Amino acid sequence: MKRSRPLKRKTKPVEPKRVEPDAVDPRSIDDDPVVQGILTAVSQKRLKPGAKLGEDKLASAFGTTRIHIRQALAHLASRKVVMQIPNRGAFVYRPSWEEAQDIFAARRVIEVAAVDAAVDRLDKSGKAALKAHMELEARHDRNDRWASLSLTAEFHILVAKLAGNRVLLDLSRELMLRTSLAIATFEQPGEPDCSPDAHPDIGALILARDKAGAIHAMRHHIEEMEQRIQPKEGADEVDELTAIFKEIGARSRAGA
Amino acid sequence: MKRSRPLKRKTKPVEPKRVEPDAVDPRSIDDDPVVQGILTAVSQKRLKPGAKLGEDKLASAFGTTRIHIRQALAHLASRKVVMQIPNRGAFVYRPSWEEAQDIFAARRVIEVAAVDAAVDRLDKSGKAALKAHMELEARHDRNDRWASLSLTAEFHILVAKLAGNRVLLDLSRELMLRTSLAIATFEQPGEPDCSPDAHPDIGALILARDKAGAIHAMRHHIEEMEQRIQPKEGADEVDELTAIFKEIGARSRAGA
DNA sequence: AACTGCCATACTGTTTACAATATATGCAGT
DNA sequence: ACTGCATATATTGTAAACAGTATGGCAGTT
Repeated sequence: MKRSRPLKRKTKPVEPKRVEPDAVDPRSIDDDPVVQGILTAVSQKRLKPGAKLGEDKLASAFGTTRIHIRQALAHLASRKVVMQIPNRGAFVYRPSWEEAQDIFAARRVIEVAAVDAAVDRLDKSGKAALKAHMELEARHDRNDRWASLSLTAEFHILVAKLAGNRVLLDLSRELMLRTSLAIATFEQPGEPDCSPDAHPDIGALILARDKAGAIHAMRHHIEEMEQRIQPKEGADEVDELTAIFKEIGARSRAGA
Repeated sequence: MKRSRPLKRKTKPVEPKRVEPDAVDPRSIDDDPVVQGILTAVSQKRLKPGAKLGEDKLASAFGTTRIHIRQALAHLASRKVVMQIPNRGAFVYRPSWEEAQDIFAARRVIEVAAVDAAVDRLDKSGKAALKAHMELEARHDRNDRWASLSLTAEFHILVAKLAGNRVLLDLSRELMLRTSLAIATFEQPGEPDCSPDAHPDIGALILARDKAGAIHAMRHHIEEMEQRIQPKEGADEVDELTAIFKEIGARSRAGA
């Protein structure tokens, strides 16, 4: 319903001001120390799903302002790493069981594609990097649980890097984080995210450029992770309650 | 800093407050009208890459406050739909040529997986929805360019929905947006995002549960989009300048 | 006439204070 | 002793004012 505008008013696509937004240091909020801190804390399971992230606490912990914290939390909420509830605050995201399964399925898709591309693009430096990492993982101190978690995560990151696609890499990172949250929510306590034996096999298959084998191994690896989690009925007590109430058919506002 | 409370000694909460963040209306910022408005404006190419998104302008346009606008822009920046440059403001994201290719590759991966799952999960209601949409697309008014863009986008969304994976659906949405930006940045002017003839074929193959054929058709469809864009040398003039300066090795802060 | 440097303006980013909401505590009542 | 209500506290959300930075125009100079 555009009104008649006989003048030369431009009601067509916006191109007022040919600005030049490029060539300026586009330092993203991803590099923010608060964001990175929370991200690594989550991936290392120092922060568990459902944990409250109070603004004042974080501000004093990081020695910064509340606004800064709010920006960081908003960013993490956009990435579904934290959940923001109006007037309640921010909490570490706790995926539902269905979402957890969807996350695993999506990660399978992404990482299989990453292996596919990685095998195709594998070159000298890629092989070197992969070998170096496998060496690290073989020698690492298994008692340092947090370093272990970082290392095993790094393997998947490295594979995504070898795929040579920055967008795919970012998606991998995102889904790994959310996978970590899914596992933390539904795991049997204490187990690592990755079964420790799978990475050498996958790495070897990639190095041998056995694409079908590497893809199969990666898919199996992720499926194995997925099978290690269970619905955990008591996880979200409140959801259970609402489920019960739904069964009964009771509503708080009876008149509505 | 808790004051001395010598009364009850339940001041030993090693577990930092077992809060219950669930069961509260988690209305995301995705539903925000500002976010949705900018999103649809971008997907319909009313907003072109590089367009400035001034905070005051948007605030008065949407009849809201600057704070609200800032939150929306921050969210869109997290999703790489807008680019925020310090002290300069927010602009519609303009991907580089390399990033555009990566986006297409990632979208291929996601949408092929969506087709795969959609064929597996196809049921009565899915078939009905697909047929209904194909009917719509067949009858739609090709003169209404904006409606056309929305409809063709809706086809891909529908396929992702049929896959039955919410995470995959969100990724599809995100990559479609960014694909739209990539096309808008590097297109020959005036062409639609999707070649109009491909959707009926893909839809028919899905309805026939011809998985291999549907996957092939979808992959081909996206590759065809990809081939329609070109590097556009003069796109980022400023980057060329910085490249020159990098060659020379000059830095603005010589003393540093 | 073109270029450089300066100044006015507009916009973004940050700080501050305040208001609204949820949570926790204490008290009264049954 | 437990339940329900009222108050108090803590935390989040919002508004307005302020400061810092980039942009555009103007004058002065070569």
